[in-house]
Amino acid sequence: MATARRERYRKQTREEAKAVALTQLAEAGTAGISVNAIAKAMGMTGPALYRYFTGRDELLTELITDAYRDLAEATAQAVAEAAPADRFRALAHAIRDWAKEQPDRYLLIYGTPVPGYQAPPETTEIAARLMRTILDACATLDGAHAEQPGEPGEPVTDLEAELARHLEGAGPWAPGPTSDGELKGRALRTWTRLHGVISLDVQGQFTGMGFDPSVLFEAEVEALIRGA
Amino acid sequence: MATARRERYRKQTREEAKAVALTQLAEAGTAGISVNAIAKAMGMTGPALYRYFTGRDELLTELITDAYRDLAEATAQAVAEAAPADRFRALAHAIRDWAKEQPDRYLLIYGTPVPGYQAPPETTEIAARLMRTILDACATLDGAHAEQPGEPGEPVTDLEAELARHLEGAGPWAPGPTSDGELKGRALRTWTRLHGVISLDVQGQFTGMGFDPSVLFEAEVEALIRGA
DNA sequence: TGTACATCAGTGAACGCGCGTTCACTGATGTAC
DNA sequence: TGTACATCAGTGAACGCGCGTTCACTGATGTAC
Repeated sequence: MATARRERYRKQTREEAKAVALTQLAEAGTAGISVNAIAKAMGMTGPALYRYFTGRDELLTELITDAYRDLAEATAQAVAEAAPADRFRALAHAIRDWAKEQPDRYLLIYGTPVPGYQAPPETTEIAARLMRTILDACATLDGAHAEQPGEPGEPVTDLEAELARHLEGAGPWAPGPTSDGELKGRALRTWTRLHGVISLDVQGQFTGMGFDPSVLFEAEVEALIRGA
Repeated sequence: MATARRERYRKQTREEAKAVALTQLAEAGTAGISVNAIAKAMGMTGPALYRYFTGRDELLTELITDAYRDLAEATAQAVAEAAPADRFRALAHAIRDWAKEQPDRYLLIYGTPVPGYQAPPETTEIAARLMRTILDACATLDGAHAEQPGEPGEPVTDLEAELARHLEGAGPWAPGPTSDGELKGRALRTWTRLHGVISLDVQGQFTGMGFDPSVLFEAEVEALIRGA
């Protein structure tokens, strides 16, 4: 079947189009991603791209799902490669490193939603993969803070306990029995805290404040570990 | 001077234009803000708006600075009205309430930056006002956690101490001598943690996860108070 | 190996659309004597 | 109070531009006998 050559070429062209789209995303944001401009950058005319994508929306969807997958895989791999005691730290740094290396892709999935664009249901599923990795990493923290008062792994604040209770049985995003509310609370806090520092950093909100965001990030990671 | 009537009418028209722009922002994002469309919605033709704004960029700038000012004022007022012991909680809830009431304005200032748009220097100055309010609120937390081990108000983690040291004398964003690195660290953590929960919430990233974001928010606020 | 046909990639013209912005102009509103 | 002039708000036509998308068409690449 010589048609395999055609297949391969198709994939290759699609990838090239997406790569060009990413540079446009970096230069002019989501609104700057233009079918015609991509085609021109690839040395073809606009309509030609309709052989590879049904339209602009499909291209956007692909960029988004790709980003989710990439981030999830990079993070999962970093965690898997780390020594058990370093898993949580590896998770945090993998997410931040990925975001700092490709800020536009991070903002594409965790930034202001594209107006009028409705994410397909598969997106949620892929997004859940990162959440599972976070949950797993949080699970490695059990009892790591024995020097702290109270039972290890137990909530310290009333409201932390309430959050844990609130999360019992919540969501399909936790693997297995999904009953451990305390673990899910830790995972959520991890997610939101890391995102807080990373997103403000990546958006340039720290510029001119005269400090190194990574120092703040490290402190937050340590606080998460301590407060586990 | 009957020209005062004209002046008043001018201000009024400007405000109306900005109000329409905000509805467009809500419906179609930053890219959806269109001079011609605003004019049409006001019952006039496009070019008429150039009597009130030099162009689209000035309108955008005005929207952004307005949002910064609004948020800063609402927050400062809420803090001022609260009993001393409730100041920090008042701060946190004021920010979140404002963001939940007008998500698009929150994302306009703390979301993905508008591509190609360069914020004027005055913006940074207005943004610093909220930071000062946060700093003040954090200062009210001193010694509030005496039941915790260690000296009150002292860093618990090595990296927290390092952050405090790193922030000594950093930035013009702290009032007065700006020497209290520990306080600045607390303020930064407050900012990033609140933003983490608020932004993901406002962007709809929690939808379908089956829990109430406000419970998570309360837990984070309490954790900040405890870890002060 | 050679021919007849089907499949696919890419072109170029055209569609309607909305954008920001300029310009010369008309009327209304204010000011000065 | 009335008239002559200046200021300002808003119109309508026009500018060039780029967008996503469709359509009929040309050539090249593959397939079947």
